[in-house]
Amino acid sequence: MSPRGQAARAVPPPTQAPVRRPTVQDVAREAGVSPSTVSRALHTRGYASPAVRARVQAAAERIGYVTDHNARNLRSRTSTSIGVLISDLRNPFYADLAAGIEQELRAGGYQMVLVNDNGDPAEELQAAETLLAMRVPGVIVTPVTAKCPQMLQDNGVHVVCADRELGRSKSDVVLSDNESGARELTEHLIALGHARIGLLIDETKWSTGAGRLAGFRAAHADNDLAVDEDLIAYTSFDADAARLTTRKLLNDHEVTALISANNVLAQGALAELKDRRLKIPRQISLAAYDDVPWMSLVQPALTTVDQSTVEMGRSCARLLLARIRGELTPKRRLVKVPARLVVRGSTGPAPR
Amino acid sequence: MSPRGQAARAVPPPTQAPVRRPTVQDVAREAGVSPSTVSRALHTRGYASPAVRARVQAAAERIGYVTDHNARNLRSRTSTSIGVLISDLRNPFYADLAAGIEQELRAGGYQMVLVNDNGDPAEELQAAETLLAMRVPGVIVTPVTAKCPQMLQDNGVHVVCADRELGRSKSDVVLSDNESGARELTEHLIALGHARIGLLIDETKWSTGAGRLAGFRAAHADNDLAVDEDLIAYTSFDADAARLTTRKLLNDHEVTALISANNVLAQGALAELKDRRLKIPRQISLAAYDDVPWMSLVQPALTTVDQSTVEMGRSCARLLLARIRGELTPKRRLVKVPARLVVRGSTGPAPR
DNA sequence: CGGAAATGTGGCATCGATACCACATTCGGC
DNA sequence: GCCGAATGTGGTATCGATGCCACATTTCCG
Repeated sequence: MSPRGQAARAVPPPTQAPVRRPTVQDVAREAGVSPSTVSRALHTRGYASPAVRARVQAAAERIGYVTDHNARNLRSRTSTSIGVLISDLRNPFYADLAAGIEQELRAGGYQMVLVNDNGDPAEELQAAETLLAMRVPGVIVTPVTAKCPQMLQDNGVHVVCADRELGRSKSDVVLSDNESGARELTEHLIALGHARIGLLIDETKWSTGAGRLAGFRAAHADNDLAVDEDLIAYTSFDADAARLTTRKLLNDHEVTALISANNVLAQGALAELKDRRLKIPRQISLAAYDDVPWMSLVQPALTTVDQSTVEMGRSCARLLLARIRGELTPKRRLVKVPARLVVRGSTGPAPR
Repeated sequence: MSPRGQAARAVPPPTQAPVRRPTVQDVAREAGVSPSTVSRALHTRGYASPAVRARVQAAAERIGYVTDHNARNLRSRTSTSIGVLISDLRNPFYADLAAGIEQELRAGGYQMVLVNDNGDPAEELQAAETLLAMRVPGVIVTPVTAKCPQMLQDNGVHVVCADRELGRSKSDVVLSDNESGARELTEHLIALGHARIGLLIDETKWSTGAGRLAGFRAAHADNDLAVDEDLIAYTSFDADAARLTTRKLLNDHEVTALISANNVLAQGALAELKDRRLKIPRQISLAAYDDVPWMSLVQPALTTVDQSTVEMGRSCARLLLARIRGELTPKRRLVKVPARLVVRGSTGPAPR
């Protein structure tokens, strides 16, 4: 407010009034007890008589006391902030995941520090370092590199990997049941008479793509159909690329149905089919893994596998909190969230 | 759970190895200087010779030192965490907003603590209290209640309101240029010969809805068209409700075009039009404020007003950081982010 | 009814980094 | 060659809450 100190300080004046916030001391004085007692009365369970507790709480309320998390964290060497590292918040998959995580964390009294790493290993690692600096007790990450979860764990931070697994990490992990989901989806098409099914996929090194591919193969095997390897079209994680890849696939091969391995690729595939004025599902069926809202808004609505993304997020958070609270045995946990086939208008009988 | 007593600690053993992290002291020893010097060499500008600075940084690197933000924050009475309070991460509008905010914050060396308040005043207020406890220097909020920004400011926290303004708050605010955007959109329809345009809108008390409604009216006025008040259909912020409201509107009145005030309402409107098998835009034109991805995927693609949501997020963050750094005059800032009309296939000439 | 156990509260040191001041050195100018 | 300024570094107190121990008081039981 007024220039503090007697000599005119050259520092740009604080825009905001400093606002002295009440401390434990102030509450103690107000309630007529010691600071220790205040601390116990407000937070620690037990160790304070109901009378005192009530008095302290009233006093705290009265003077508007709010615990300083920084001080608390420093002293108790923990924090109630949880790091969440995802690739792209603008992708509804990640947004849903984050929403689920946040909901559960908040319910447990934790805060979510959200970082977008844009799928870039360098940004991911730097974010991890920041989280280390914040002394977060745990991190939920959709990993880009195995190095990141590794580094966090080496520093005593609990890690839950979401959606995918890189190599065999030592961290807990929550996955969609990719194999079953993809198999179910593929079988749905096979049952409709499709024998030449294209698969548009971006990666198969992570558990996610690998699982979906495995499910695709398994469905074929179960039905005594050979997989034509040429119909598995590898592309990059990008709608435009997916569109071009789809174009090439359709130019070079006959397919009666097309599966895209995720919501982004589906955009590209759909764009190409529309561009070709192909009647869906009369001339070609289209289906996608990972149900997102637009898929039920387009005409015809897309048949998809709903991987319960929000629930997946909740699972991640529940698992992490249980770990932090020490409620789990040291053994690594793997949670598979069931995937559900949602049949809509975009899939139909194979053209004769 | 178990009777807490001193005998036989019932507390589950810590799952994680404690992991002693190096402190400033350790770095000091390693580099052969004092802790004070380490602190200055690593963070404060000036006050350390290049030689020492290099030596200290090398030492820090070598032993894997990471500053403890809690300690730093406590001592320096600040924090590099910024609170972000939004209504619904699953709505692409908020997700984009958050993505823009996060990007800019991270670039400035800040972290984003994201809280979903679900549009609930109680949750919002509680979240604000948590942020107070974290001693965040600033908060970006899409306010539900004026009380929340108020309370934060009273406690010396800088606040930027995003997307809307409640009453005349004292906080900085970043808005879409709702009036211009809505006017442009409406004029586009009028130019196509539409004279009976329906407006589907959820609220007009906040600046957002009020602005869009004002733009709608202004466009009519500019073209010497009277607004038929019956064509302004008030609904609630919910796709299903919007659908029912649309149904009622179409049952009761003739309209040749329909504008929905945001992306959620657009879903309901579109669903109803499809249900009625109305040819868009031949029989009725449809347009929406707030362009989100699905709007260009549906057939026909929707004419919209793109409010540059990501950029809006970035603006919020830039404004807040400038405020925190004391670079701004005390005067309250209002930033209007331009809105851009995007004409697609869903709007066409008015039927005969 | 006495002593041991249980119970509740206060005192004090501490978490780790940094603000601030004191001081040692170097440097420049006359 | 001397003195005052400039520069860089070390020492120490401190931010605010809490863990731990000591101790006063009450309760319990033989």
